[in-house]
Order: sequence, then structure tokens, then C-alpha cells
Amino acid sequence: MGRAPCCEKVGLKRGRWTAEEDELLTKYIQANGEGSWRSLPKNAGLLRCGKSCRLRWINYLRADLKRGNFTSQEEELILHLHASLGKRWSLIASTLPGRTDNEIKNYWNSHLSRKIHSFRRPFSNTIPVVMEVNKAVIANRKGGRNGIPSIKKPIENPLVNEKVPFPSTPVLGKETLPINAVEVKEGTSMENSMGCPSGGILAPLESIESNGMPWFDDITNSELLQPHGDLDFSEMAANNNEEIVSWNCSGGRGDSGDDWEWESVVNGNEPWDEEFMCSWLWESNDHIVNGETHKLNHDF
DNA sequence: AAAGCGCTCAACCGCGTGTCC
DNA sequence: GGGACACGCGGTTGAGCGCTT
Repeated sequence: MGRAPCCEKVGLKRGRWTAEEDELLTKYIQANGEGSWRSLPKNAGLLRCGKSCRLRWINYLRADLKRGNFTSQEEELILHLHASLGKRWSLIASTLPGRTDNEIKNYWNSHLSRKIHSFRRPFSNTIPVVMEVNKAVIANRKGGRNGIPSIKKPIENPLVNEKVPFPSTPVLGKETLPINAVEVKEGTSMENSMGCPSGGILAPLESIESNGMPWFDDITNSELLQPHGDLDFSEMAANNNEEIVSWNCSGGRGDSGDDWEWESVVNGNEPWDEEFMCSWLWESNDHIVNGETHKLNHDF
């Protein structure tokens, strides 16, 4: 038996929400609270799918949403958390009051991933080739901006034919922030790119704080902030009898046994992309659970 | 001014997971 | 234990807008 559709799509409205629909939804939720999304549209008099209502409320209508551009502090936090957590947008969003996962995801795709992209390029000895290719593409087309190529249609590096195994997302007990501590060994990317001290155990976001980044204040109003001043992401996990996980960023890339060296990447000799780079920052062979080091199994 | 194109972001989609019966 | 249902998440899409030629 196939999966049942979330709702009867026949006769339901799709696409952009009108002001009237927004008002109906807002009034209903203010009166009855969130939840019961499936029955909500009917009760609220909306010709919308429950999922659509939920999304509209969460991403747009909620009163506590912060609209407008991301601050540089928020941007840095997203970059840092993405490096630690990968594309766990909801987790990242939970540390940014007033921001939604969808908003952060969009911002990443349209702004930040490109920053990562340009960040790594100077290291690569393939730059001239890549840039020449891009120039050629730009020069040949009519109209349009002379801007950066859309990330939606990345131009493949013609020099890279080999597909790099992409690390899988580590499976956590539950979707909670696993950054009770991030152990960083000497010579790792965390040290290099995040300014972490060598060989130390970082408290959550310690590297950021120790750098004197003023934006740390932005999350001090978060519920995660403990009276003693630390951000305690482990509380949620502890409440659920979950393991506290810290990621041991060793130089290796996984159980696959591939030869891979940081120097090669820095020098541009190793084919990789920004997504791999970010994932590598938080992924490794080992993770530490309650003081014990465990092997992670990656199936590439 | 018009055409062509890329960019942004709201919205949709499918899947995974939790909960209830 | 297992099926049905509800919810949440990440990936993807596409309309609208703005920039460049």
C-alpha cells in the first residue's frame, strides 16, 4: 500500500497566500493554538492543505519571527553551526531566535555556500582554469548579470573527474545539538578554519567566544543559555536520556581507508567541494560518547 | 525599452520518525 | 507488533524581481 497523501489535494488552493488567508490562519491559531494541522484548514475555513498552513504559520506568520537581513553575527553563527552540524537547518534555526529553518536554508543556499565556495578557491591551483571557464561562459551568453554563476547550476570543474565519496550525516540519537564539546586535534580543519586552539576541548561555541566575536551576545537571550553563562545544548539530550556526543575531528575521513591529506586540499591537489569541506569539519571516524570514544560506521 | 538571464525566497514535495490505538 | 495518522525535516521548484546588455 502506498503512502497516503497528507491531504486531499483536489479543490485545495496552492501557491502564494493571500492576506485574507493569512488573517484567517492567524486568527484561528491565536484562538485555538497550534497543532492539529490536518483539521485546522477545515476548521479555520481555509482551502489549504494542513501542511501548507503549518508552513505558512511557522515560516511567515508567527509573531516572534525576525524579518529582514541576517546580521553578520547570525551569518557567522550559521557558518559555524553548519560546519559542526551539517545541513540540520532546524537545529541551526533553534539557536537563532526569530529565524526559521527555511529562511536559514535559503540564506545558506543563496549567500553562504557561495562564500564558502570563494573561500576555498584561493587555495586551489585550479583557479585559473576554473575562472577561465566561467569567464568564457559569461562572455558567451547574452544579457544577464556578470555576477557569480548560480549555485543551482554549478559549473563542474573540468579537471575533476573523480567523484569524492561524500560523507554521510552522522546519526544522532535524536535531533539535538551534539555539541556538548567539540574535540579538536592539532592540525585539523577546525583548528585551521575556526581558530580553535590546538588539542583542546571546546565548549559549545567556545572558539567563537574566545575570538571575541560580539555576535555571541545575540544568542544570550536563547533558552539554551544557562544561568552560569554557558550555552547548554545537552540539556535537551539529557532530558531524553540521550548520549552526549562530541565529534572528534581527526585528520582521517572515515572508515573507507582512503588516503586523504589536509595539505593536499589546502594546496588544491585534492578534489573536493564546499559541501564536502563543511561536512568534513564535523564528521570523522570517531565520536566521543560520555567520555568513551566510539567508531562511526560510514557506508559510502 | 526590451530581452535575457540570474537571484531570492515562499511554497511544495516526499520521506523519516514519533505517537496512538 | 503493526498499521494509521500526524508532524517535522531537508530537498526542490518556480514566480517574481532586478540587473545587464
